[in-house]
Amino acid sequence: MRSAPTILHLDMDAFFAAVEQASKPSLRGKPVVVGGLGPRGVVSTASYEARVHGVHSAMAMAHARRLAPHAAYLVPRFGIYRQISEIVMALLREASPLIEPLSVDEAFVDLEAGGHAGDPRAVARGLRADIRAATGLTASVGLAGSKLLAKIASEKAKPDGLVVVEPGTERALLDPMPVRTLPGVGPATAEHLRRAGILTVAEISRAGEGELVRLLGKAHGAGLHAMAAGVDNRPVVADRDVKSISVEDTFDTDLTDRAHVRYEIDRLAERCVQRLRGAGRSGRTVVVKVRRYDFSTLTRSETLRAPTDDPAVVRETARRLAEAVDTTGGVRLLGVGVAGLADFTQEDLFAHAESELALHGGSDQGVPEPLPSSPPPAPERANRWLPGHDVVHEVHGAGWVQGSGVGRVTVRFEVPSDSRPGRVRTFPVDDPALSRSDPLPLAAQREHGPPGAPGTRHVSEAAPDPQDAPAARETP
DNA sequence: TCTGGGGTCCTAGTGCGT
DNA sequence: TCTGACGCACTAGGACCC
Repeated sequence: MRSAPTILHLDMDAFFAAVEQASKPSLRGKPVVVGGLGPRGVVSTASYEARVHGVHSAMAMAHARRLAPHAAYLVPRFGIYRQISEIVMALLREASPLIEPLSVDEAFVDLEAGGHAGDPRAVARGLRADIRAATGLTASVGLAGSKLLAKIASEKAKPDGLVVVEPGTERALLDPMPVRTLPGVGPATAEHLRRAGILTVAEISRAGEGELVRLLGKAHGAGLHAMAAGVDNRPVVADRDVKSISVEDTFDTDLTDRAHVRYEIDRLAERCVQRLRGAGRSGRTVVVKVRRYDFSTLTRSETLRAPTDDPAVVRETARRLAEAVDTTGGVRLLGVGVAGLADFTQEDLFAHAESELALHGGSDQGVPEPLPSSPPPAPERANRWLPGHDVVHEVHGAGWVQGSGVGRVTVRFEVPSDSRPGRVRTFPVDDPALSRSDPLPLAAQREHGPPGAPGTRHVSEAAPDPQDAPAARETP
């Protein structure tokens, strides 16, 4: 176990909600909830103002609305989140070449790999300051000798803080924590452990590896026992390879008609192949996922003789797999995925065409078959004006959709650089002067430009250096 | 309260070739 | 020829993460 605190974990604070507040001056300091707005939507991120009311990630939107009826409810704008994420990741790469992004708002950095002679604390402070300057957003950072402890530390640092786990203090930090603190312990494992009388990390250590393996199986049990002792040798790994690509949809109301199920499977297969091709990949295993009315989830998969990125092959395979599932009672979710990914090459195409000919007796591969001749009318779920979306009006300029309904859409005209909330106006939904637009850059983005561009600030190691207490929280 | 979407990893069962 | 052991590939489900 490496003990010097050279592994850094960075987590943007309430990322989606924070971006929305930075983009929309009228929402600053107000409760904001980002997530799916349909009847079956869940919360992706809640701002800290919304969390005060008990709203949190993964909660049903309907529940969130009851807890915080006055919050702003917005759909996610992944485009701008990715833009901001690229700025943050570029700043991390300046600190060290070895970074492992975990998601759009989170990453590990191995500072030792960067050959940094400077104090890791100074690097961490510099990074937080630079991220704030470049994006206007806050990040929390944990510094420790392992990924496990760095992640726990950044969680303790939230919001907008820095926590360093000093060598020798690991057990004191871990021991009293609930088992759920450890990665890999979710509701099911926690319940397993609870039934065995194990509630804290210290109790995992005390139970011994043999007991953990008996309770949870070999890999999970042994891994958890090591983590509870603070042993975590997982390296920071850059450029993890994607292993599967999938798309799925939850329907506002359950599908009960088999023709409709088939129609949706076709659409999902098309979308999946688009993403597969976009990534320049092909895959051998087609997977269909069906969540039934009672939330029971089934998967069916079929491995082809060669990788494919042919929409007709994926569609036909997915159809066949879906047909074999009992959907009596209704379907709330359908998914189509491709696994066993290979790099897309011309050779793959030929190999796959030949093998498919051999397999199916020579259908016209590569020529997409038409969708079912009598597709059931798909319910119109694509609302043109979703709350949070960026719009522009020919007369009033740039703004965002605050709400819509009964033939009207309400728009707030404000831009990220405004210091005060903008004015609100309502239009007919088909007003030709109103159209969707791209997100505007955040105010800080404008000042500092894209990563690497002139004006981008560099990681500063000359930050003030108050003494950090072991595992002490440091806030600005 | 009633549960999204996109992933990864692990385990167990099964079929098959040697 | 039959049988069991073994390894491997595949399939399905579950748990977990953000």
